[in-house]
Amino acid sequence: MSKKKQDLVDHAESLFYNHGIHAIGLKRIVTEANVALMTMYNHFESKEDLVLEVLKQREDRYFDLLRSHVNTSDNQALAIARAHSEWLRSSRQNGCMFLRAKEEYSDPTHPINTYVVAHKEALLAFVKKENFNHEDAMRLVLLLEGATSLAEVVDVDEVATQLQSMVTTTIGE
Amino acid sequence: MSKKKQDLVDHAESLFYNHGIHAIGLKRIVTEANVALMTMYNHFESKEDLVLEVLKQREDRYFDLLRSHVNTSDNQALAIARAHSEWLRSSRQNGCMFLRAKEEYSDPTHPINTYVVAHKEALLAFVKKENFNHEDAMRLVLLLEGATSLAEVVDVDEVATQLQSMVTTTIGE
DNA sequence: TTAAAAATATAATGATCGTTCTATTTATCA
DNA sequence: TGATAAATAGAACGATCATTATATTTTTAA
Repeated sequence: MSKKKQDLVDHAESLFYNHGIHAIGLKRIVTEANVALMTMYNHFESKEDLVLEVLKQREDRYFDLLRSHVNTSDNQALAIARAHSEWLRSSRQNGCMFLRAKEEYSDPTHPINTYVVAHKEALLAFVKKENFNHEDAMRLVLLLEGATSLAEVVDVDEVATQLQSMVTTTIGE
Repeated sequence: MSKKKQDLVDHAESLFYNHGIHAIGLKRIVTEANVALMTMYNHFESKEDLVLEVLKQREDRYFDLLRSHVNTSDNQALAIARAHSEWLRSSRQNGCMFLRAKEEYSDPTHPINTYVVAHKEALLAFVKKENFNHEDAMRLVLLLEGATSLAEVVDVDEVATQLQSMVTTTIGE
């Protein structure tokens, strides 16, 4: 991935996350990324294509973070809760970018929509892989999503504390 | 509220919820509501003003639903969970419209942003009023928000079942 | 029936949208 | 150095955006 292309993805992710996809024009992205508009169309077929690349890179970063915590802990539920807390703390509190992308492209046949659904199914599969049954996996993800939302209106550290506490008492080890 | 004005609010709410605020133009709203564009500007100062009215009416409906359940139950936590489940089941699964509006207008000084923050604070206050301490109120709202998000990718009935189960075991009676 | 109010159709504003085209410049590397 | 590739600036496309102006019609009530 060339430096210019990566600059585009990084600035697009930040702007999309802070303001939404429809709210941000390509001109704003290329300007802040110090890239020509034609360079963007040289690297991506369309705005939708850029959105998908943003989601793909964000997904990779999220699962890498989960894996790094799970691999160095013997309490997998708590490890996931701690990783998610770290994820929340590391960015502005503006909700889950994947769900927000899905909400903006609510047509279930749209590539962005199907990508997000697959991402959340991958998250459930990730949890199940750590020896949680279907019900516990659902409950754990519900707690993660709840923390993401609540952190939009309540101090993220307080939310993280409650999340880890609830995960410990709710999810069977 | 005149019939035309109410038609505008109803169609705006549906379109905003399904596609997002920035994604929907006023022309689309007035066309589907069978109202002239100038009639919309006769009733509302701007698109932002229309959005605020949509949120206000939606908030009234939500709290009315919560109250009706709480007033006819002696288990207030479960009553709130059941009311929220009914709320989720009664519409498309596209997340929390309040948080989504806040995410689209992420400037903390924007009227839409401050309205949503006040709404979530009102929700926390509503829960506390039912004899829950600060910590339990936060936990209950975290579960509600988690259910709203999870229902976007998992069958809403299954989510509602887990929500009520988790509330029962998590929130002190 | 008549006066006031509400709603209408249409067009224009200036701005921005995603996308495409052309032509020129810069960077890479043999 | 010279050839190839990457990035650039700038304009144009048709479309849509929120908003305002004008003028006409419809509805409501006295």
